Amino acid sequence: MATIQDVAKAAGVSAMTVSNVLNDRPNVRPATRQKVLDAIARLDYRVNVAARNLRKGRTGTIGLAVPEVNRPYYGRLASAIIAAAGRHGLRVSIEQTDARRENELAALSQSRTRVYDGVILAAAGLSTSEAQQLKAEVPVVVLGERIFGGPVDHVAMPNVEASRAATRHLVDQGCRHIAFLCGAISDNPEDVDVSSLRRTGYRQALLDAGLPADRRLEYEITEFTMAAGAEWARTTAASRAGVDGVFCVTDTVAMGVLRGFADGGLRVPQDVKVIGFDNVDESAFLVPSLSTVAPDHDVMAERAVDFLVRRIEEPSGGEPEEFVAPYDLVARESTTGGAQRGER
Amino acid sequence: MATIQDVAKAAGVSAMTVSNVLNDRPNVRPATRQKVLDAIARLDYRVNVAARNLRKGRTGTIGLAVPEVNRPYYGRLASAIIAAAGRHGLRVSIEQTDARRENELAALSQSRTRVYDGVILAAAGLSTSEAQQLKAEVPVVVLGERIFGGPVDHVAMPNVEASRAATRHLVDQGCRHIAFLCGAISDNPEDVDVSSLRRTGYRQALLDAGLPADRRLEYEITEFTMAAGAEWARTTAASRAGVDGVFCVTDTVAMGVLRGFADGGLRVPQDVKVIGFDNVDESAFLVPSLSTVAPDHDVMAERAVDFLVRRIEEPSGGEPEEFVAPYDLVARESTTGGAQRGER
DNA sequence: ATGAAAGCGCTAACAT
DNA sequence: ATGTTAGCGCTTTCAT
Repeated sequence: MATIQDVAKAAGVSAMTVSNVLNDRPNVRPATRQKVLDAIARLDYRVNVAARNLRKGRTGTIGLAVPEVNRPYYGRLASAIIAAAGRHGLRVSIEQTDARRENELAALSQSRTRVYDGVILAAAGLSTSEAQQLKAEVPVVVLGERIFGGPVDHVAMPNVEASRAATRHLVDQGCRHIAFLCGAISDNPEDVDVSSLRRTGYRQALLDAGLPADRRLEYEITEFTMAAGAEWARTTAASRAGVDGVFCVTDTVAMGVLRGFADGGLRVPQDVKVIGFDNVDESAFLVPSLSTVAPDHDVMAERAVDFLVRRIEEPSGGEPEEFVAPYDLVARESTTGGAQRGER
Repeated sequence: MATIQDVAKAAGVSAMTVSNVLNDRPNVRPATRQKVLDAIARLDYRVNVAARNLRKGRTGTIGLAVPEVNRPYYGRLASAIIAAAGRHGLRVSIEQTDARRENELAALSQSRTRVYDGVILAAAGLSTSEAQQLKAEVPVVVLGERIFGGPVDHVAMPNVEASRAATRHLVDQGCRHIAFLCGAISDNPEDVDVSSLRRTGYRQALLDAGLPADRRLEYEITEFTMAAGAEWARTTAASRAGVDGVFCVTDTVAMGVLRGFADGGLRVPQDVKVIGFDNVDESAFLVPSLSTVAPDHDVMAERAVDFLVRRIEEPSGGEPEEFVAPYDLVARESTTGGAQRGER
């Protein structure tokens, strides 16, 4: 394969001039540029990215650490991030962490091998205290949870506020015994995560509505999966717990819950109403279609990449920033009943 | 950041010895190895991957070109491929092609810039003739369609056979007016793609069953999306076309169809039975749960990566190979009715 | 506007 | 078992 030297020779110029042409730098006479371009075409030359990286100390690739791409929410996010990164000429390499803290840490330290120019971490296993110690040997952006005062840029969901809105929506639809279904919550109040933040919003909404905060209505399941949601719903339906509304920590869990209630003979929304969080593509097409909180994934992805690019270009550039994404509440059949179409 | 030279100096050995330790090569005395490891730890040294790549002519990264990660089927595949590649110490960078041939070609030519050691292409837009011209400037494995006699290794689905089985299943359940719902099919018989292959299986099954092959029951929709499936189902329900079974080209389309029939007042499976293809995670949890063809994604991913790794290590190693993945037929509520649980 | 020299950090090949 | 030499292909710096 041709090198820059070969091109230089073929064009009768120096390698430097070829480099200047390749990188669109000024100070190249049009005639010279044309000679070079011809030689490049003739030899079918392509830059050797490894050599360029070595020289520049950049790799042109960012890492994206997610629990698993094969989950609607993270798939959606990954898709948006790949697109946003592409607009900056960056490739995205995905590391699956399985939501385990050691894998998340490994993904970050991968970056220290300089495989990545930066890392976007959709943290799910890291505790706040650990996250706060993220020594940025490489630029890092944390995405998805609100980690207050961390040392890195952060793109957050409006977890508390949106959860409050979701729960209030259930109240407005007439629910009085509203369950909250989430993952395991740490006893350490410092460890904020999706579950604890959304629980806070849920509790606030009950308070707002003057409903009793019955801790027995807060259920912790082990995994954020459809299977876990279905299992819970079957159990709940069987026990006739008197629940008339459920706020699920994610749409994926909510999908399982819909299935489990169907198995248990409870009708949604007539017997019990269900709302999720994420507005995954599938939600609009379920039967019944799923009401949910819709954060703006594209905006989140765009911001995360922007933050990261800025840090890559200027590693010591100012204080860590935080961006909280906007959201919509999407009311569908699972909370409103009736005949509306599944699409929003 | 420390270099290999720094480590060598600190350990009182040569850079080569450090390199030998790093790469687990033999001929290093345990005592020496320990000295080196100590120095590495002390200096917090990490290999510079760009330098190693330049030297080795490898990047340690493979490209995965998929239409979009945010589709259950491709997400599932990507997840499995990332895992399989990880076992070979390879990172995976994802290119989204949006199923357009120019983007698929671009992803392949990306590889010619030597960003990737090889590329796995989940082709959806490329025509057979184009695929056959894939000049392998870099190892390429095509995944998902049966491209006969192409110049590259190929991991295929048992499209025809599995579709035949799926359609036969509908026949066995008593369907007599079975529709086939697929994407646009080229008039060129050489352009085999998922739609045309699965249609072939569908037609064979009708033939097997002695049912008339009514071309008006073969519907082409523009996109493999839930929205397109829903749209079709609403129209069909409204027109009372007398369809009592539908074989959908993918689960995603089938999910839309379930929604559309619900909108149109048709009950599944009582009025019409529906079967899909892919066995996406969601399928088991829909209401009704979706019968489908379940190809073994993990095996497909593993094979694709194995093929690619072999080519990377031995670019001229023998004739192109083809592997056809095994599959299962998973009968759920959408074709069988009744009270079984959603999980398989 | 163009070129020459030097070196990024690593490892293959060849000593010792 | 360990060290020396050379060079992968590019770009930064400094000349011209």
